[in-house]
Amino acid sequence: MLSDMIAQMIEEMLNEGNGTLELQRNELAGRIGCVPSQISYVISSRFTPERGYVIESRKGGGGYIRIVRKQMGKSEYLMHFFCAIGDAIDEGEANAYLSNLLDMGLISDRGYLIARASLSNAALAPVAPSDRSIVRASVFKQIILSLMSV
Amino acid sequence: MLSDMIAQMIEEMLNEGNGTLELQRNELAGRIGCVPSQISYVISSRFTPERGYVIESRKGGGGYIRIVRKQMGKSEYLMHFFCAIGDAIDEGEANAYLSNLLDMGLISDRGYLIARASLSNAALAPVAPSDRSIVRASVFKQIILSLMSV
DNA sequence: TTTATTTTGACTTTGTTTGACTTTGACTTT
DNA sequence: AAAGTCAAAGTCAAACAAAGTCAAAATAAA
Repeated sequence: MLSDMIAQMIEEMLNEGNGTLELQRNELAGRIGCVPSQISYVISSRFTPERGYVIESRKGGGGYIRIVRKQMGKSEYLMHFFCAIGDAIDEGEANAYLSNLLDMGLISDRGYLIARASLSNAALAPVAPSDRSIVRASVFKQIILSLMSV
Repeated sequence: MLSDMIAQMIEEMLNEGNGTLELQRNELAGRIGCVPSQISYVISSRFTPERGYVIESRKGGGGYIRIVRKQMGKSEYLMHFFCAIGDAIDEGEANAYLSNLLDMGLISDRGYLIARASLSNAALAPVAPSDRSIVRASVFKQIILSLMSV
């Protein structure tokens, strides 16, 4: 469905922009190939304040629509972890980081277990031991990114 | 009897979809050659929560009816997935499995995102492409095991 | 024959798409 | 500065597209 695709597009752009996005209604509509008011519809039906979005806009020449996903503060922490991981990390250190994430409530109990399983030596058994830390870091970073978009 | 045939049809479609199914009422009615409300009747008389089905729907353009069967015990189901994974699985198939897990409530929204991130090609970028499916299968199995202990 | 289940279709409600028309703001001209 | 121009975004209602409801009629079961 058109609306859902547009919503997904916006969501992706939001992710790229770390939770903020400034778009031009007509321009986006043109790219998608729909009428401009369709964009308005999607925003008003899905990116509502109740769902944690703030929208702000301006008419006239050079106008825009800005969408901001609220619920932040967390992302700073996550960014910190993301950087701290570096490009290699062993299982013990990864578990320590995960405990921190759990303590801070940035990940649920179940999420913790899933992540821990994903990062375990057991999960990465098919990878040559010398490469595991590198793969683990990559997986971990991807997990952190996934936590940001919730 | 019509209702029974429709029910059987739905059952088969459910099997094909690993216990989940999304259908369009009018479309299915058209294929069968009955009035749309017949579909509603079958669903409400046979695919009830008491019998272990969860239904969810949406009206309007692009509407749908989703039916999820959740009879098998969780661990049974998880075991099924565990076996289905085999020793190699590509990203697309893994995502399909994850969607099923999500639909069946065996994994939370957040857990889904974490798992999806862990299994992505992006996460496994450091692994040689030819080995990724193997590593992915290993990670995925570990995740499933982690789901059992909750 | 009574009672329960199934079948049908008219009508309702919800969600989406489109387009005409309105409002606003930046920039240009007088 | 005031007025005019033009490029946005906003609004709103009509046309569509699905699914939901409900009760009457038909059929099956007891």
